[in-house]
Amino acid sequence: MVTDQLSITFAALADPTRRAILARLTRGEATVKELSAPFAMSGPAISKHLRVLEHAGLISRGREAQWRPCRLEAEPMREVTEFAEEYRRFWDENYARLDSYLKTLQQKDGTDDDDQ
Amino acid sequence: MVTDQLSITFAALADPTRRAILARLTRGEATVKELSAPFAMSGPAISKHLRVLEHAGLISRGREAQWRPCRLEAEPMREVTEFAEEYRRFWDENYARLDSYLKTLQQKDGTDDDDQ
DNA sequence: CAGTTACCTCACCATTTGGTTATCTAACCT
DNA sequence: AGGTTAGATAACCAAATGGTGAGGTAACTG
Repeated sequence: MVTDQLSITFAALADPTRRAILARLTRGEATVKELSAPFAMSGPAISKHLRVLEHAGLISRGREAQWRPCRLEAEPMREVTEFAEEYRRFWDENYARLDSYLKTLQQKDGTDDDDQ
Repeated sequence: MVTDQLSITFAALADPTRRAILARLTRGEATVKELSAPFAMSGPAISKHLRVLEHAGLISRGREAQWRPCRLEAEPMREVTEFAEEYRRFWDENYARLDSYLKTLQQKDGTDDDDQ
């Protein structure tokens, strides 16, 4: 079993049901019932998907009476973006121009992130 | 089995060996032998990883005498980035500012991409 | 208290994944 | 032709994944 965070995140995202759940959560918190509604799938199946997402840090779960509301935690998405950005110059013909935009932004932010 | 492109791409990226192979290919083409060198893994194992990457469209393979040089095809990374970008406002406190930068860039490029 | 709702865990099953060794082809080199 | 090298394929195996149904728990509702 793979243990590094990025692998866990990618594996969690490699499923249309889980991505649909995340997409739903961009519109706000939701209960497990609400999340499972769009899918022809049993409760335990959804429960497993949610556990995968939670383990990947992509969602967190609260507790409110008999409901366990799910909330989006998109922080791992930042790592995904950072990873993919390393390959931007291999697919973006306008890389140089965008790169300069990002560099400008980074300088303003004071974030240090050198390219390779 | 999941069939959609994004799932295939994410699944391909959910393995450290395959990501290391991609990282190696950013430094240029390489043969299967060269790619397998850093790993304590049999040839067929590497061959399988390469097939996964090829199936995901992340690499392509040429033919040069007895070598089958692998080349990076990072186009699917664009889809990964586009996917993750949808979640930027959930993790980037500077989202509004960067968003305006990207919108400016998109206008110049003439690309249409509405946010949700 | 009894019943219902929301959700989880358990046990199970089929398929996929990631690795192995053994074998095969194709191309190069004497 | 014979040997070596690069690489793919086949058969196999263990473990992980994605689903199921059965059953349990916690909280609300009558």
